[in-house]
Amino acid sequence: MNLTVSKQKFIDTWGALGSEWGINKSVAQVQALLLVSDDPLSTDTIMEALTISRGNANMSLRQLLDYGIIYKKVIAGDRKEYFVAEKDIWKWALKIALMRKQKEIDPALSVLTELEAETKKDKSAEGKALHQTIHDIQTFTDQLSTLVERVATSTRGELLLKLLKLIA
Amino acid sequence: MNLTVSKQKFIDTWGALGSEWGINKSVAQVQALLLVSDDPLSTDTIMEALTISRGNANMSLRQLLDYGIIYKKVIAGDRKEYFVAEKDIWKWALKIALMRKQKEIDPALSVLTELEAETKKDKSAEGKALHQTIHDIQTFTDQLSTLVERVATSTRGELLLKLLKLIA
DNA sequence: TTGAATTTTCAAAAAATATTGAAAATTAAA
DNA sequence: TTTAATTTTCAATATTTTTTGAAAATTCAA
Repeated sequence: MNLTVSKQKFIDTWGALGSEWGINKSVAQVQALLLVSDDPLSTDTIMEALTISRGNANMSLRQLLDYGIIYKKVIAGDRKEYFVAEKDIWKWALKIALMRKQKEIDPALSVLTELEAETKKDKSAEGKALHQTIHDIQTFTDQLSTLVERVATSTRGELLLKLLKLIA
Repeated sequence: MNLTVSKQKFIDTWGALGSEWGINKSVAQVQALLLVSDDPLSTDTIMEALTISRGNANMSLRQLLDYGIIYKKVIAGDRKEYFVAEKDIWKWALKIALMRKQKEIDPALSVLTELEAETKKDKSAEGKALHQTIHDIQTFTDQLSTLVERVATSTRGELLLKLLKLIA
């Protein structure tokens, strides 16, 4: 299997995995393409390599820049923008985890916390049961959220390494 | 806020959170409804409570049964099927994690492992760089997969508790 | 400034995903 | 058996999400 075929297979696999976990396929594929590219790529090169439109390429790149997992690279004497991927998997995996926690988990957690408080008062059997259920889920979610936060903000997944060793 | 409103808010929050993480909204809502219901519910009750079709209710229930996070409950003298949710959050959270790992991560991991092996031979600079990138991602994914596996198959998230304490 | 190169925006189209609802299949009481 | 209740299936429909592509905006060299 040659490089081109391997790269394509990697890009496809990464795109499919992203899709299943709520990351846009194009976004995942652009990241994958940059990950397996040694040199910085321009929007045009990316469009051509993945056969996606300019709009799609642009939006995917902006999102990855937003996440902080790719960087702009200026090439002297060229007006085009070029992009490179952060190659340290720990760095970008933790950034994505933290970003999704903040954007998706935290808002849900705040509703759960609110519901936990609101259901506390009810002293009927049904009310107590509801409160218990919401309390359990709120606590669990909160613990997971804290775990992600702590791991992501510790230097270079140092904590995650400890965890993996603990488990191994 | 009364019970009905709290329950509805919980169901909506849970449905939205599920959607963002690749779990069908109806499936998440049916689980949420059963979680906040004290008594077993029939398909008809679920359809009415969530205003979803019979087909949707049926498919969502089958999927939750498949995951092993809800159970059938026979009510004496009634031909209808009734359903109750597993209320132990550790149990069902770990089951979902394990199921998604097996269905989504493991197939991707096997492609990554295959690519890792295939790119090992190439001795060009570009080939070496590609191999390194794929190697890193394969290793990382494999470790995460192992982590989920170990935690999920240990008794009642005992390991996860250790982790949380380690972090706290 | 001007204007060509480049990037961004976003309404419209396409694709993917979820939901419906009614017919078919199954179940079990009479 | 028969038949009514219940569950399952799945083609058709609706909804959501993604992608396109061309116009508008921006950038910057001349």
